[in-house]
Amino acid sequence: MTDRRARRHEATRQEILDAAWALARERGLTGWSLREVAAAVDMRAPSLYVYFERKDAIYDAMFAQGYRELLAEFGATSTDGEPVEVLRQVARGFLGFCVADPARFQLLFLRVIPGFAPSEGSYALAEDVLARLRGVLEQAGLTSQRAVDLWTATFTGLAAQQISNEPGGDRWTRLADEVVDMMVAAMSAPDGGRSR
Amino acid sequence: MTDRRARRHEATRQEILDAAWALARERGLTGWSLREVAAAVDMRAPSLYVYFERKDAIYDAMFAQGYRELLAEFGATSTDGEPVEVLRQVARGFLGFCVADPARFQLLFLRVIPGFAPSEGSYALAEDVLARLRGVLEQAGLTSQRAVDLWTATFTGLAAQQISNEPGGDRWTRLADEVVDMMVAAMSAPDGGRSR
DNA sequence: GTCTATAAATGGATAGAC
DNA sequence: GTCTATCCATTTATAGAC
Repeated sequence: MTDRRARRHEATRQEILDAAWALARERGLTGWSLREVAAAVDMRAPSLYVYFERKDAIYDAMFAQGYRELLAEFGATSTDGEPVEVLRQVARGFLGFCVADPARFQLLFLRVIPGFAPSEGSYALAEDVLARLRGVLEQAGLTSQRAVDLWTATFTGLAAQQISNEPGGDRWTRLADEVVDMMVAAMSAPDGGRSR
Repeated sequence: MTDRRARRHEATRQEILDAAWALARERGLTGWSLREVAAAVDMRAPSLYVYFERKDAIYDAMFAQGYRELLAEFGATSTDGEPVEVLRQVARGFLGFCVADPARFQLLFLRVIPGFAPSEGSYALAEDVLARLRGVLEQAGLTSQRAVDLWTATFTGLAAQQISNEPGGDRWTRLADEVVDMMVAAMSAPDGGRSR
């Protein structure tokens, strides 16, 4: 009984989140109101407070969901085969994930919402993703902190340019393989690329 | 007379812009209202409409000013000396420009304000900067479109990571020289790096 | 859990006197 | 050019009935 109710509660929560995502995709990450979300799920705004304490709590749940999706995207990528080829797969997968949903990209990787910061629990998911990335990079000999930092900067940068300047295109995302090779060549030396 | 008045008008316009910048830096690019800007210059909100037709017109003027400042930053960078050293200077200068004002960075390089797009005239300034960058890169043998695209993506990416994850630090910006060398090594071949 | 009603604040923008 | 007054819409959030 209570269990059944809890499941129903969770389902409604997810419906609300889905509606918020849809609006964020249509009008921009910050371009929607609680009234609109409520209307989209056939409710009035005050009812949302049964499921989320504040508007920021919706952003926080979206943040967490986004990183769970990214972790899933990671899981769907084969980690067998030549390490460099795995890296190429990871890079392509990541860029596809980013351009598929610009609003999600902004929420996860840019600090765009005035006053919003993810909760500790949600932020932990972001760190899980980073840990996972670190593992893959290590397999290909990219072990230094610098290599990891450069990786995240480069691929979020490619995604940002693609989204900002040519949404729907591939002028930046198609550089993925090339960039992977370049980074491996430069940073996988025994000294992590320091010698150059 | 009319000339004097026009100069005064322009000066007030700039005061308003300065106030808007200050608020954007304090509370985020979108975290301020016309009332607040007006108060900062000792006016009431309606008076602002003498100087700007809409709030978006203020954003547009800020966008244009930002790119003019970036062009000036370019001008302050020596273009003498070894081409690769020039590139390093340009890269460091660009990253310094970005992290010095995160709100400006968001306005110029990310699409963050729902509904706002720069006017034709303002956008032309952005293209001036890009043309200037293209020139510098060419001097160092980076002539392909791919090299230019990778450059912009990489350095806006480094800036974004620095600003989002470690504001005030240099964990990402200090990678500048290393990244320049890597890009030159990879993309300055006669075929623009295609051979790898 | 959902609603109506409403608080309480804030927003961009306009009218019209001075 | 600047103001007061105000419109009108919108926002997040709460109180309390059902």
